[in-house]
Amino acid sequence: MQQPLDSVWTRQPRASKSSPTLSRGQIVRAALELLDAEGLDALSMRRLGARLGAGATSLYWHVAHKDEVLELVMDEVYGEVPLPDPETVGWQDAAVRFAYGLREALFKHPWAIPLISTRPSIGPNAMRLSTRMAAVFEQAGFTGMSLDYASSALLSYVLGAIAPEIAWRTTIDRSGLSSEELAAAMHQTVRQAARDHPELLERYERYTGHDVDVTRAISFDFGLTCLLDGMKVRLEQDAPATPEARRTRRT
Amino acid sequence: MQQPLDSVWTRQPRASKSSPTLSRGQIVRAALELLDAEGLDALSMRRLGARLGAGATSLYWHVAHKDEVLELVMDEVYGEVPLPDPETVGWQDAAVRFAYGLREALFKHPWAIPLISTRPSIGPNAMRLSTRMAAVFEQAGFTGMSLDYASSALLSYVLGAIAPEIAWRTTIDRSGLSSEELAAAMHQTVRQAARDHPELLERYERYTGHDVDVTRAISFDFGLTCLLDGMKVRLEQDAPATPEARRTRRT
DNA sequence: GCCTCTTCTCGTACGGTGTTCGATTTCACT
DNA sequence: AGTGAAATCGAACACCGTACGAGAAGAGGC
Repeated sequence: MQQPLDSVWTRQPRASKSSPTLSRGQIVRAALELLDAEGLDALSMRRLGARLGAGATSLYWHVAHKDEVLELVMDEVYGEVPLPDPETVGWQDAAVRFAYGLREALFKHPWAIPLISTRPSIGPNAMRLSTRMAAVFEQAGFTGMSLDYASSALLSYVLGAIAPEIAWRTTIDRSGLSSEELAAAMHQTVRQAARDHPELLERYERYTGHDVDVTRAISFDFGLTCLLDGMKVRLEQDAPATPEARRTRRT
Repeated sequence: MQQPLDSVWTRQPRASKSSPTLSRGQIVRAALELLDAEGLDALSMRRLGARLGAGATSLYWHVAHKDEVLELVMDEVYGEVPLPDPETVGWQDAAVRFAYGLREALFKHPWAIPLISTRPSIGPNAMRLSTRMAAVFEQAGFTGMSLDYASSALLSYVLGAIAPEIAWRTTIDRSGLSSEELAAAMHQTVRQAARDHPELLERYERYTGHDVDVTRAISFDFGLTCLLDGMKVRLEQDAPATPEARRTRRT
């Protein structure tokens, strides 16, 4: 038999006889603040310790590596996503709300995106989110493996859609320019970079004048609708004959 | 007017009177090898220089920051994605091939995923890829902004779907265990982590026995089909009446 | 051949990083 | 008050990205 991998989630959070000055909760809260305020690169153990009025190495009593801090903080982000109840709003509405909720949470914590592709999300909040999504798609009429397929398809789309948005947003922040200033500067940069692709430039110019954030939201919604519509197609294919069968399949 | 942002792509690649020992091309090639062999953390300017038989700081003549190296290497990955021609295979087939091509390229270079969400992809290969995808969806019958929406929806799904796969794969590699060993170990870990979510555990157990890679591929295909089916729905909604109108719209 | 100017390489150094380890403090409980 | 565990901390190690200025290498004119 194999011993379980040790992970933040399988190990107990260090006794907590009392909470003298440090604790897991305080650490993740401080880390979250630091990350939100100054981004991923700003999070160092020394700075994190300083923010808690503690030495850098004191953290290592409560946490094994820096990675564990990140894992804990990541799960905190998942915890911020509101979980709609498919029973009351219907599965499609629930899926849409869920997608937008995740999008919003990740916008609030842009540093989280690169972390997702680095370590698997198996914290309690991620799991809660996962089971709730399965419930949504069960309500829709999916069964067996398709439950997972549908869940992860939705999750995949949302994550993938947000990644480039975050990329732009962080380069904006790093450049120190305002959104409009950068739009102007970018106009020239893209013009130059795309000199071999005139039709791409043409498409790009179509964007100018529109509010970037609005355009992105529309784009997000477009893909989301497509994905859900495709799922509906799938459901109808699998159970085309009796529409009330789907309603009673639940349980 | 705004001056263009300076970026690797707008700046010329340093004279190249002759190529004494270093050049951009050699640097990106060496970086790619290093990244593929040992991962993102292994790429340091010192090690990269050493691999080229050069000092670490010599690189800074050809490249402004480490970030530029990463940007160049990222575009190299985009360059590996085969670009299907929608004229010959049809838009759906082209989209599917494209998706699988990107998936494969990213599997070969797992370190690339976290980079995507950090810096926008505006290298020449990324642009070539982007215009080709627009062509695919133009062939499908999309017009105007929907061209971009559809393109980025597909791209988003692929990226988002791959991210968690990479996450698992890299933790497997880091752990040093084989895929089966880790499956066994993970079984226990998940069992413990999911103790509050028995139905999730039940779903997880359904996986055991199946080949993980196959399951992932099926899952990937599921979402991809849903997305494309949803796009078809969209196309039919926008031009429901005359099916030959769609065929002639192209040009 | 020699000089000069540009192109390119490199050693050194600075301030920062994650983490180890042993000494030290703090604290609850007898 | 004393003791043992829990928690904190300082110093140190190896490594990182990069600024800077000294130097090597090569081309072109004389």
